[in-house]
Amino acid sequence: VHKEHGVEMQQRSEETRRKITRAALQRFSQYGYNAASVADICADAGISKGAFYHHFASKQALFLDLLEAWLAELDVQFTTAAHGASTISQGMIAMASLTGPVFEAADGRLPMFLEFWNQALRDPDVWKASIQPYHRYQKRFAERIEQGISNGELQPARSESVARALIGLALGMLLQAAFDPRAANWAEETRLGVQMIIQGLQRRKA
Amino acid sequence: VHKEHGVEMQQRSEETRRKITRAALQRFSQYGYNAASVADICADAGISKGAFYHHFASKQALFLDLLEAWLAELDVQFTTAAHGASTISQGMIAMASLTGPVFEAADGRLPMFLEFWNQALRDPDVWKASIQPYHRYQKRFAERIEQGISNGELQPARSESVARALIGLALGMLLQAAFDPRAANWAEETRLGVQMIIQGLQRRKA
Amino acid sequence: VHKEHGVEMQQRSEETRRKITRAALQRFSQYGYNAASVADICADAGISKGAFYHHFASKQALFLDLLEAWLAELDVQFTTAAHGASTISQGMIAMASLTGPVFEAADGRLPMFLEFWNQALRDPDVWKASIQPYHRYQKRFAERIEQGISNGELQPARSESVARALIGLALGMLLQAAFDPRAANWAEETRLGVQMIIQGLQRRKA
Amino acid sequence: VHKEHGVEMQQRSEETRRKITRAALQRFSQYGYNAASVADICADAGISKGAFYHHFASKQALFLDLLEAWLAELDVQFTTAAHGASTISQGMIAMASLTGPVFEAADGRLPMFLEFWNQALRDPDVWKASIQPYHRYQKRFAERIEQGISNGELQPARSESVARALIGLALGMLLQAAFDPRAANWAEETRLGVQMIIQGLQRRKA
DNA sequence: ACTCACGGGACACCCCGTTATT
DNA sequence: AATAACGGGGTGTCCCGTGAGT
Repeated sequence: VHKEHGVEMQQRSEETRRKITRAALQRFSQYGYNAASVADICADAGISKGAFYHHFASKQALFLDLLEAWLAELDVQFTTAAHGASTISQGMIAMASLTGPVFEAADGRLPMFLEFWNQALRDPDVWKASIQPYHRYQKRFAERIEQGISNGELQPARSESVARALIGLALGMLLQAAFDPRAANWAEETRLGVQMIIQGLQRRKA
Repeated sequence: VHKEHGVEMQQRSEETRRKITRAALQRFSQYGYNAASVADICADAGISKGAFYHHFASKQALFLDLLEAWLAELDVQFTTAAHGASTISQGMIAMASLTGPVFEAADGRLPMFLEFWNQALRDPDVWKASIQPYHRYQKRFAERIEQGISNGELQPARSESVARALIGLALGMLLQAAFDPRAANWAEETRLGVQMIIQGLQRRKA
Repeated sequence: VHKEHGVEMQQRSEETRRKITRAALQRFSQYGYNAASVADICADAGISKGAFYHHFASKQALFLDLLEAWLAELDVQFTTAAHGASTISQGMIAMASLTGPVFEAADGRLPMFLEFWNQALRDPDVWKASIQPYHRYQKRFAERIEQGISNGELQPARSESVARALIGLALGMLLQAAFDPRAANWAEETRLGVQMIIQGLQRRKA
Repeated sequence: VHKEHGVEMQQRSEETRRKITRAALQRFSQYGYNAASVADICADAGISKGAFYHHFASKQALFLDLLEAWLAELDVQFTTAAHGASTISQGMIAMASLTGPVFEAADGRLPMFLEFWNQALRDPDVWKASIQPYHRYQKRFAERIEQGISNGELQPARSESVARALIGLALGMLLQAAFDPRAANWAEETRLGVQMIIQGLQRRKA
């Protein structure tokens, strides 16, 4: 889309884009996708509607952009967290700790996560963009569990079910954290929860 | 609210009300709170807007009505499920099985549940109506865990954290089920997940 | 409209009617004709909409009823005020004092008077109901002036113009009183104003 | 408000604005504030609702704009009329003649004036915008009277009361003119009325 | 005489996206 | 790359009046 018009133009353009995404993230999480109006986002970003539609084809396109950025970021975090864990169990717990940064981001990323989920249920495009990464994560978890089972660390179990339970636990903790952030130290509680499940699966050393 | 003005009138009125709530449930689930318009709900219900606003003060009031009905129904199910379990562990698993009916209602109650959650994040009234039952359930679960610990069935643990984990797991499974209903037998998987956690807490018989 | 169903029925009916008119007067003057809804009036009166439409054919009919009652009351006051004045001048001033009760009615009759006027400008029915009494008053005033001129009390002048000026003054004082009630003692000021005009017309005793 | 974005755009914008105000003036006068719908005004002006709300924040804002423009226009007329009068008395009468243009604008500005007044009674914003100019005029009139008294042209009198009477007379004549435009030459009659009051106050040359 | 339930039709306001312009 | 002006199409809410029923 961007032709060469000098570096400063590009910088200006990207700066504008960033202003939009920042404002949109804020608005979407605070008011939800539908209630957050393009006009409001533009006002927050300090730009005009024309500028908005110069950078994004539609409101939905912007939302998808945010979603993809979020998923990409998530990917990076997961792959870096997978390394450097001596045992499978500790690896799982380390991954669970990843929810930490999400919980800690006090600027309201939690509602945005829920908004992503909610839109995914209704908007086929959003769903398509989400289902793939979701399956990927599930598969990775299952593979890890499989390893744990085959190396004797864990009891035999249906690895996919365990993966779904672990992911479910993490999601459920996010849900609760979004709903009542100050009721508990949700990052810590999530770690504990994962530990419980792993513990239930660990071989009991006679 | 109703004075005596004929049984037929009352019946008609209540049926209209039911038609509205049914249509609203459908619309809210499918399109979300904001995108579901009052006009559409009325059209679905086959009534006029005048009738709608005769029964409900606002769209939000209708939504709250739906939420409260859902919570009340949930309450009944939980209390009936608590009875008739020989051990604490089995009691917990029985409660987990309660998610079954929720999952099975394939007509799209799952998205509605998410919609409830999503609104609770932004609408103070919805939040207030939700936080109380939530805390009640959490407390009940914690008490059960406590009993299990004191009668030696379970290992010592912070009962509240365990309750949060169990609830989190259930919620997370609901989330996944809403997102990808046919990927697994979610009711069964939820039961398994709860079992894992309980297992991790059970005393190992040396 | 009312058949004989016993005296107590009639009493009840009239009581309801009174409740309606009272509430309507209040609502119309506070919010204006259009903004005062039939539902609100009914709520204020503590009756149902059905009862309302049993007594009045329409909202407009009720308004006309109020207007006519007001005009009738005005008529009574004017005719009683005309008597018992020794000179024409003093008669005029006595009539000016009639605005007193109107000003003093602190319950907000002033805005209602303006509402009458405003509706008269747009609604032909209201206009027709108003123009006749208006012309009658104007004629009476003019006749009085005429008498004053012919008996030498006043200078020669076009009696109709004087009548219009006197009425205009009274109306203008009402307008100001409605706009800024506490800025002055409007009843007294009106009397003074009429006095000024009369004074300007009185023969100067050389 | 407008940054530089072409003269043609500005011209187009301002013309649209004018089209709106013109249509609104017409509609408000003819049907009253409440009964004049934004949709009708837009249709009359030949623009879309989007354009309307681009120029005016709300229907009320438009009304206030109209009011302020009217008051500003009035101000100009009054200040220009004050000059060039040899005596106080003649100055007052000259000012009274100012009602002339108001009366003559037969396109229905009179009802609009009443509409202004009516709204001022209920809408605090309109009231605030009106009370200040009203007080200003009253003060100016009173000062003039004061001058007339101190230079011996007029009899001693409470200048404020006289001012209120003069304003009242003018307002009352407007009211009558709005109600029954063809019953008299209201501009002329107003002049006569003011003359009567002034006459009543003039020193009688023994 | 009075009630409740309801229909049909606005109403003010807002929202997403486009266009003319620079 | 960015602006202001604008179009077309809803949105929730309200409102006047009717009719079945007691």
